Amino acid sequence: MKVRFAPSPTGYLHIGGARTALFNWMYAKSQEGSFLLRIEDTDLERSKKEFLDEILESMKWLGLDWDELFLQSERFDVYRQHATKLLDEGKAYKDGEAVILKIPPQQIKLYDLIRGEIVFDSETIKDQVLIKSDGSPTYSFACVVDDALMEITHVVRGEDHISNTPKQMIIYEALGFKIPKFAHLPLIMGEDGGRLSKRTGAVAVSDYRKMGFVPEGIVNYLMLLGWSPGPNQEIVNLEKACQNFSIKKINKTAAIFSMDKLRWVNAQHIKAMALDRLTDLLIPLLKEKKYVTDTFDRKRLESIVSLFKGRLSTLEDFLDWADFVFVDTLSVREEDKQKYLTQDRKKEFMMLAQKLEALKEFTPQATESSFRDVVSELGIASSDLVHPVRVALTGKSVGPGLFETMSLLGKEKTVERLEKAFIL
RNA sequence: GACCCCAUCGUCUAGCCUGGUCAGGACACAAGCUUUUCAAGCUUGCAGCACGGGUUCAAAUCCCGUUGGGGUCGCCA
Repeated sequence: MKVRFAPSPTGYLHIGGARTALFNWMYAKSQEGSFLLRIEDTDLERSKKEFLDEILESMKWLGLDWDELFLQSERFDVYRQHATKLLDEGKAYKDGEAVILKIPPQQIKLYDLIRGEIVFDSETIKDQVLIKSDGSPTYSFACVVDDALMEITHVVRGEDHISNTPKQMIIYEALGFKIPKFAHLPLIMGEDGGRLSKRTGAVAVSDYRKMGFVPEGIVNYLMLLGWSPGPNQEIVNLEKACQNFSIKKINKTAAIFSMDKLRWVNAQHIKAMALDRLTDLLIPLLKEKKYVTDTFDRKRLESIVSLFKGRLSTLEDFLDWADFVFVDTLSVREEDKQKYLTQDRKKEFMMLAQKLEALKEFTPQATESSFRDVVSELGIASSDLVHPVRVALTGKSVGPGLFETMSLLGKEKTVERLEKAFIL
């Protein structure tokens, strides 16, 4: 059993394309078959190296490795040979330099693995161009020749190809090739119910990567569109999904892409991720932001990551929430400044700073106990001090527990930020 | 327009093939708990078989139609 994913490098790897690739890949794994990647770059004008690189890169990033890789641009002679054969047999004719296949009137029956029998009448199908005037093959022709020669047993592709299928089946027959099994996947639509487009959200896998989604999150979310790992099961890894995979279980209805749910699925995977791996994923982003240099304290970084791990939907969130640990000057939102730092708390802050300064161990327990002392000595409610202190330390009115935050920041920075809070 | 595909909560889905379980779960939303805040987590709630005909003792499930949505009609892929 052998399947393939055949993207065209005229654009980045589309999120819908990624789902098609994923289903093919899972199918191959579940059947112990092979998965090949075929680059359909027959359109010399629009195919770009940069897109090819991005597609390969995104596939690898998602964890969808392939057993074989082909480029159609390197196989033009193969297509021409087969076109010549059809010409010799009188099944095709020439129009200028172009080779065109005659479509005899007939009824074509397609048995789709997902949809069952679909019947077409070839009266509505025009004669098909096989080789264009410039000598390059058309999509359908190259696709059929390759699928046959590469011994693809199952063609699993998007529903938008249904009406191509009868045309291609005629080509298979003309060439005397065995027709593979077909399965047409439901499409993924944008939040507005229309085509997934840049207008309704990101479309390229690399865009989602930039937004801070992790591969296991994207893959898990994508497989939920048109398929289910099992009753009451949603968060699964690829391996588990492959065990349960069956083409029969793919449904026929187009699915609407939900950013909300993607974020939730992504968050589940971040939560479940080993601290070590999460840290590894975060490091490049931190370096890019200049939050860390090449020589950073890994142990310390891991403890920062661990404090935020349970609250992240994306990697990007970490950069937003934890920035105060990495920068020297805090940017406090005007709104928070107004709300928490307008009333002069200098006396309270200095008192707290002094108490903290005296601490031998700067653990969350120790800072909390100092804090409680200050609050009870002053006879104020702890929340009267908690919020202003958090803003002073982190520049934000929300965040993880205050005492964990202090401990993470360290004595020096904590005291310094408290002392400086009302100087301006 | 022609041809083709599709139809379960707002969204993703289980159930459909092999009619008979209060139509189950998840996201989102709402409320509560927890709490130094916000998240997270936990609990509860809201909400659906598009419509109309059949077939049947019995239909989300099988059949037909209507409506609605989507796809394709390139010497693009």
